[in-house]
Amino acid sequence: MKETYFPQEIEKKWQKVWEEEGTFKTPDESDKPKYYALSMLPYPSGKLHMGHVRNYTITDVIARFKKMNGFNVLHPMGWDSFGLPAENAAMKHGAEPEKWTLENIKYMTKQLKMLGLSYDWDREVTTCLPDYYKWTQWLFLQLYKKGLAYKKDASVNWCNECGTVLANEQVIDGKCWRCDSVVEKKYLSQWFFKITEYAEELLKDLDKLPGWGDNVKTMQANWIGKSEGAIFRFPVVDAPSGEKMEVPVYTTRPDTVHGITYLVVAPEYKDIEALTTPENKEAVEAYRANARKMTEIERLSNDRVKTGVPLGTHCINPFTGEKFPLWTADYALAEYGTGAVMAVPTHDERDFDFAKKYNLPTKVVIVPEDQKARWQDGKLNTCAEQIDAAFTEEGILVNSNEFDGMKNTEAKKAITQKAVDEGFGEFKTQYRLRDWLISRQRYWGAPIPVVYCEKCGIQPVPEDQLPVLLPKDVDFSVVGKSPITTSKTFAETTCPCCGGKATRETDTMDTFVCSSWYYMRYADAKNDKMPFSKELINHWLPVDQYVGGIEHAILHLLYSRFFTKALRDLGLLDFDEPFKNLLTQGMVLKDGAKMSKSKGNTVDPDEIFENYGADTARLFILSDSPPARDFDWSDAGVEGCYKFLNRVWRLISSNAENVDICHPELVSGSLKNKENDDLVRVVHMAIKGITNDISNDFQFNTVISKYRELVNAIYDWQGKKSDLNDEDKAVLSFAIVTLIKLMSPVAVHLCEEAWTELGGEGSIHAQEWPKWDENLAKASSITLVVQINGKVKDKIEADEALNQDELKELALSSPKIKELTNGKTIVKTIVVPKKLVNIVVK
RNA sequence: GCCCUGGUGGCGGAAUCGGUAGACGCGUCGGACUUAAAAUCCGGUUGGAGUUAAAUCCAGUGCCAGUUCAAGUCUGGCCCAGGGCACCA
Repeated sequence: MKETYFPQEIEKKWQKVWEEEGTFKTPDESDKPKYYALSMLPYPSGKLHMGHVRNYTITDVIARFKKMNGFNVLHPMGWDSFGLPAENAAMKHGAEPEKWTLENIKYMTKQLKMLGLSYDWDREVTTCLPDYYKWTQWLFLQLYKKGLAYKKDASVNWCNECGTVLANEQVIDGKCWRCDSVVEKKYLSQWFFKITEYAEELLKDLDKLPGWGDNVKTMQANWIGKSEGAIFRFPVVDAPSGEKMEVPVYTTRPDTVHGITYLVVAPEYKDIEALTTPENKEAVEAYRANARKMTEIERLSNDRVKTGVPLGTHCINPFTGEKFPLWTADYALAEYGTGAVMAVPTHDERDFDFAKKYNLPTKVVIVPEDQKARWQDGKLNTCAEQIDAAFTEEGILVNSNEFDGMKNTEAKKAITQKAVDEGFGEFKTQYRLRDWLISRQRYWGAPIPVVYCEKCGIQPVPEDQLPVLLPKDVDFSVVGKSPITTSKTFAETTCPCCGGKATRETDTMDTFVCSSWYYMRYADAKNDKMPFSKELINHWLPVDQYVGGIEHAILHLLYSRFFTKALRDLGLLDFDEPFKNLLTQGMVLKDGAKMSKSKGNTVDPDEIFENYGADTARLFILSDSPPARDFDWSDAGVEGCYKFLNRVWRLISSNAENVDICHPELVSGSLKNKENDDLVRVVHMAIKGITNDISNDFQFNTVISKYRELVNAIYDWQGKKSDLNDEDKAVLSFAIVTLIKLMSPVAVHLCEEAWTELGGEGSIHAQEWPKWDENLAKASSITLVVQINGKVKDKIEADEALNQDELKELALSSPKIKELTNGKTIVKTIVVPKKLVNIVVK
């Protein structure tokens, strides 16, 4: 074995061997239990960044650990390869999106191989290739048939910079998730997936995911935004047309219904024109026009003063018979609830602000419970003028007819029930989640497989005509419309129904559609009859461990959960949730800031591979922080890991002649006569500690500190031996062989090289994970801690066989303790077996 | 405003059940080897007091209380940082 560690040399060598021998291929059939380890698939942007390196290393170590522990592990990789950057590159450099994308994939594949990742490349999935997007289109058609994909006219988010609409999930603080420019509203006809149909299940099933972090689950729950309340319908008494009209409102506070003093509809409310009197028309129109001009950001701005104008018409409160005016104000949102709000200024802060500004009347209907007696005695003045803020806490109803004196929490139900009984309302559960807008006015995506026929309307493309291929004859330099519309061959087609002239849909699908099912395709990547067979998908899924960034907490993870449930209902699979366990890894930082090109604090993985090797990169990226936390990259840290691997290498190379891998004692796992050798115990402790740390939330940072402890212990042990006898050699063999097995999931190349050089058979990555002996995984003696009044005063080496009385005796006999307790009364003595004695004195 | 996560040395971070706070590493200081440097090896490194040096003592896990023989860990109340949601009725 060479004396010096040359990572670049051995890494190349082993990567070639693994590829040639198919070391990491996963058979579908195996007598071992399955385990599916998955990293979020990358967008082929050009080069790997450190975030990728961290993500894939974590998953790779998990996959290898599980494999050594007897699982048949599925560990695939693919490319989320549709998307706007490819089109932008096409415009900028004149390269075809496809060419640009496939070249990037080629380069990044090379990088992934250099990292020594244990992928089964036979299952590679590339979402922009027809053999994949054919099935994305096929799944669209299934959803369409089931009524889960539909087209509608709607107010949608439009990004001018990207030239396309966006889903709600892709608008962050009123800005485009990709380019950060301000999003506008447009009224367009677009394709949607009916994710709202699954709102309740998506929320409820979060409880079925104990393997997901609370942060992600709460983010999804917030996004779904369930609220329970009531719909009340208020008759309009003076509609200008003379028609009988009513305005329905959604409220979560039916208990405050007797306190309504006015009603607000959104500027975009559908019936607003019919509810406006001729005298108010001009002002209302002006207000609505102004509201249209405002961006989402302006409109939702927190400190904006509320504004509105009256419509001139009135409603009746069916609970009280009171008449109150209708207003329009932009603090009512057209898209939520019914687009109309009942205003109770005394018990809602927004209504309070508005009423104050426009001098609208107020009426108190809830008082704090401790005021109940005063109110009953007629001593409590519930005059609204005395109120200087809305009372939004719980309390007792007043001024509410037969509901007076009732707790407001109970009144919610009782009042709604009355509305139900009398026919002007019902119980209603409302969600914030909107349907998923999947149309994109871009070229580089999977074409939506429908055609439009003047006679037959919307017609799905027949399944046997899939895939609808992207046209090649397009001009990427066009501005203001999708490049796909410049194709002379694409749009023109015939109707599958009547055979007449028809046009194709020119919009493509959101890339998130492609990535909502890719992890299913890995189970059966080469299937050309179906997206996947039911048998294989039910065998491999759900994913046992999913690893990726927190930025997908809502987007990708919510869409994938929806897809799984929808495909289950289509009978394509038999499980409810796609990802059993989710690890959201932290960001990779440099100098305390996220690595970014604009800040100039990026580190190129290629340089690290070249200068230190992949094993150092893998070791370092796992070493300093637990996976879920942010990781601060430091050059000194890399250097430290490289030195450590050198230290490991020297340990092995300098002992190569002493280490016998096939020592029968080692094979049987026991070392006769050597059970009390300290090093043997240290090794057992290391196996136990490392196994537990990986099993328990993948705490790789402590795993690596335990590697270091073990290496330090072997050096120390050697330093104390001048000459090794046969028994010593057996101990050393045991220690070194165990060390490289324990390290093999992380330092994949170094350990493979060492294993082979030491005479091991086959690949170290096919070996069994070491087992520990509980009796040996502890020190041979214990350190008894002696406390007085809970403070440590002495430490005594003791035999672990001592019983409680003997330990107490031992503690009290310590000269130091004797001195400290001298002249004091011992009140109590607590003995913790094998650990500690606490003497309580006065 | 609501929700989630976190707060431990100069830094990253350790610490099954409440039982030795600071594992392991980075940095740094000192030493060995060397003509010298690199590499390597050994030792110190929470703060304060103390000592030639040690021994030793005191304080200490965001803050304030509490439970306990014993609290980084449990309970209650705060403060701060990061993230999510938000005129959602």
